[in-house]
Amino acid sequence: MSITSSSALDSQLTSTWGPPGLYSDSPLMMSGYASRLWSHESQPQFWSKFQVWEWLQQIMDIHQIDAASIPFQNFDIDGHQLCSLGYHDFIRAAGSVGQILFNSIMELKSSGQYHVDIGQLELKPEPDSCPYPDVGYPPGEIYDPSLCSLAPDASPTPLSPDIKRSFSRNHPVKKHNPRGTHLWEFIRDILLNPDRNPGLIKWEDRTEGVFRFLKSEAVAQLWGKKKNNSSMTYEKLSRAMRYYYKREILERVDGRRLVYKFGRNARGWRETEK
DNA sequence: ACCAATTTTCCTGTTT
DNA sequence: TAAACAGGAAAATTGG
Repeated sequence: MSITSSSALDSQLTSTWGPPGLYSDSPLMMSGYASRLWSHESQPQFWSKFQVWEWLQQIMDIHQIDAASIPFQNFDIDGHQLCSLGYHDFIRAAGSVGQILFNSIMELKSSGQYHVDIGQLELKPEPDSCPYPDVGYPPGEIYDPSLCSLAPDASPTPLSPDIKRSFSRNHPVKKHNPRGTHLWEFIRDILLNPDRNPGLIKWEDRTEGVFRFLKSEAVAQLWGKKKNNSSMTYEKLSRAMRYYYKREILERVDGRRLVYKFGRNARGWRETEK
């Protein structure tokens, strides 16, 4: 089957995300880079301070953020302490970058496997093209107020020792993490980067987790690009979305076309993650 | 090489 | 009528 490469969609994607195939070689980058750094790692709650520091470096690297833009001394903590931090703690400690760090650590905690935001690794933007909605921020443009509506002042402040909270040790362990970034996470990350999301998906009800596809085929193309599958369509993407209902990653929203809602098993989309 | 999770692909039928 | 929605069935991918 051939993809629907209508000139409109094509030019939209091209002008917005850069030429097709731009990232086709990126997965290799990840297998070398990430696996070399992290192959022996297990779970973040058992990291040493040094490992936390390594993780920070890694994330900053991936997102091409100047390491000087966040106070590393705020993260002079071990993995257990790191895992006990909430969303606000990350925002306090690292400003808008805290969002990225929070997402990363949530990913690691829930997966039980060691894959640092593989999707974001894969989608390293070209310097002269617009970045993907779910990738790093260009240097000098790190602060994005819309990402931190709960932290109007995103300037990092030192963490007090009392930020440590009790952290349940009974995490659900997931055995499989086939592709690192799943479809629902991809969708979520687009929603979490409104400035890098040129009207592809929009929140309908932010607190309830209801959202709507505005450009369904464009999102499908983007998803396909990420998976190196140029024949992805909304038809097929939506089938995968429907499988999420049973797993309660998504809830049904009937009667409203292109509208979905995050379910109880979807993590990391809330403004305030408990 | 096998296993399992997660899509991807295809399809038929229904709804908006 | 076109675009979405619904799911069943089966193939394909991929990390373990």
